[in-house]
Amino acid sequence: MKKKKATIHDIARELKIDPSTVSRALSNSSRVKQKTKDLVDEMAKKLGYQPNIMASNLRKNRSNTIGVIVPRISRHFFSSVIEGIDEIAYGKGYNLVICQSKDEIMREKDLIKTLLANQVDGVLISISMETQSVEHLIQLEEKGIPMVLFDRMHDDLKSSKVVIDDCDASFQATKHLIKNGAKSIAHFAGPTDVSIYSGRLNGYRKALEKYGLKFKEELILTSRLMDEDGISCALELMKLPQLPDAIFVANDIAAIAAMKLLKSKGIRIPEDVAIVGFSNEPIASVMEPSLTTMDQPGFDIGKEATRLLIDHIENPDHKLNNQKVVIESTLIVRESSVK
Amino acid sequence: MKKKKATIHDIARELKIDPSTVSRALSNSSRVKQKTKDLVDEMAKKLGYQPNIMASNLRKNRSNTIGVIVPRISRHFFSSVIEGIDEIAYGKGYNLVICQSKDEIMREKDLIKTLLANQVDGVLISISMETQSVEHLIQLEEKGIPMVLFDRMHDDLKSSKVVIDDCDASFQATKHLIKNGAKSIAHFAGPTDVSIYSGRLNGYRKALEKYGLKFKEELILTSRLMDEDGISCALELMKLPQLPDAIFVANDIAAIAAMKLLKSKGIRIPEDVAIVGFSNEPIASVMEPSLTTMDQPGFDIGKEATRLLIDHIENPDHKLNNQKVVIESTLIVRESSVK
DNA sequence: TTGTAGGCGTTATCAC
DNA sequence: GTGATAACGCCTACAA
Repeated sequence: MKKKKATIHDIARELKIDPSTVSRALSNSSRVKQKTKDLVDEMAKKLGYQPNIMASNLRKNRSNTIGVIVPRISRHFFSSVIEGIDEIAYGKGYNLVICQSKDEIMREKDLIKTLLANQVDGVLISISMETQSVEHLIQLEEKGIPMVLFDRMHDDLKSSKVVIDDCDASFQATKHLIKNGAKSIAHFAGPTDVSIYSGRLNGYRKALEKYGLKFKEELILTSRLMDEDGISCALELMKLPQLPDAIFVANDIAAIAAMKLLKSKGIRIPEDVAIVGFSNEPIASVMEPSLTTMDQPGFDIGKEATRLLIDHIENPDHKLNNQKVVIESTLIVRESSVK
Repeated sequence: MKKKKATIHDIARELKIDPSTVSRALSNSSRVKQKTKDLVDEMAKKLGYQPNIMASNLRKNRSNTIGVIVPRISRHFFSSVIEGIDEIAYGKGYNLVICQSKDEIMREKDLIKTLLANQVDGVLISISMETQSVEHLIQLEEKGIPMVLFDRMHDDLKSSKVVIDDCDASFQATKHLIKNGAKSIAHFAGPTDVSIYSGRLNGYRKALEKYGLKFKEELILTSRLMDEDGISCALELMKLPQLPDAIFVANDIAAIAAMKLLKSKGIRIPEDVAIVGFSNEPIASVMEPSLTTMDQPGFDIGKEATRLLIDHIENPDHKLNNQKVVIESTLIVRESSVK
């Protein structure tokens, strides 16, 4: 049943011409007679010919493949990014090899090795949380393999990056709360050694300043922003002599957990406390009340990162490295913040 | 900066031995002296040697790559499936080329062609909704390329399949409602020409029968199970002289829409009407009350499909085709169904 | 416009 | 144990 695949040699033999002519005909070279092309095409169809891309790539020393490494494919943000990547890559004829690091540095290193061995033309990566040293990535850069980072960054890497402006986004979010009458805004912050979270804290501060609200240390609660953190931060808040009238939470997970807790304590949202989250997870729209949040446009980030990467791949001479593209994120206003 | 990669020839030259010996040493052949191996390994490291898998694959006529086609990467179910696929594939040393058909038949055909050209060792696919004729897939089968279908099926294909038992799952769901005191259970069904939905309807009927409830035509509302369908079906239900005391909905999307509508009409869930959905979308746990639903274990489906596929790839002689693996799905009991 | 020849990096099969 | 050689399928100077 498994008949072996036809090659250009088979076509050539049938047509009594040379394989090189077939090769040229198939790649539509201008230096081959139309009639020959027609004959070749016909025979190719007849024999069910499929080009062997591996052979072609070996010869041309490229793979037409982009390697993608994300912490987890099934996280909504990352799967949207992948859709964006696919959108551009498919159009430009690139294949995608997609891998997940599971946020483990060992696995990330291993994946880089595999991608290297597979001669990928470029790499798109959101580095793992465990990644402190980035030698394995510097190695990539040194081999001249273009790389674009998105979402998670590392300062030691010179590659291009695609990010959102966390500071500005948080400024917008906080401003929105103020414009809706908030006088005392708490902030649930993430680990401040992670750049995105320090950015978010900054934006919050700037908004307070600009609109004349006092920054109060006791209203800043720092955690890893998991479910349970949202709950404990909310409990913490309730111990204050005076409950703030708004909270800006640095991600949706913690925001939703906090919301649930506050509701269970009889606190009304948004009447007593207005809440804004960050990321626009799908669940944000389902909550009751629905959660106002900053959109983190994974699809656009993926598209932009891929455009950049393909640019680097196809113009290796351009000194395009070290670019930083900032994707705009917009506030999705829902019920949780509007009194 | 872009120094060209080292090859086994470079190692051989440095060591003044033959490339073939290097090749054998690197693949740890038993017929090469340990000392030589050590020398080779050392030199490989020194030169920063990375094997060129494309060349190796060309020679060995395989790609160590599995092609994956899903309608949309960002749909939660599919991204969980992909995680399952990755779990197994990574362990067995296979690469993944992941593509999305966007539920378009044209794109699906094109992707199959690309995968074929890339010499993938096998294909995992959930066929697009538009796919009526499956000639492009039959072509794959004829070329002897193993394929495993999951989720969405087509009767003309002989390949192995991985599915859940929709009938049994629905039986369990309905039984659960009955055991919790439901006497009159409505069913929001999907298009009954789609196999999964007719299966779900069947399971519902069987449970009614087994536990002595009457099947009533007017309690079956058929739709495409989108948001708006959930709403209109719920409204339909409210026109009945007597509201049923439970609903089994064939997916979570419609279940949640219906729940929201009923709540807005002052109907209490689960006290007045108990609800069970199907699929265990992430939002199901966030709803208030949280939604009881059948888990559709994408991760396990992906793992099993991949195991099967790799089995087929590595044992082409086994006549393993035509297998049908049924993955067990379990009921996730939450608040919406327990009075 | 077409054919010839050589090579991309690896490995299988000889022979020594 | 190791070396020589050919081949995987394709592409591309160069020659004709």
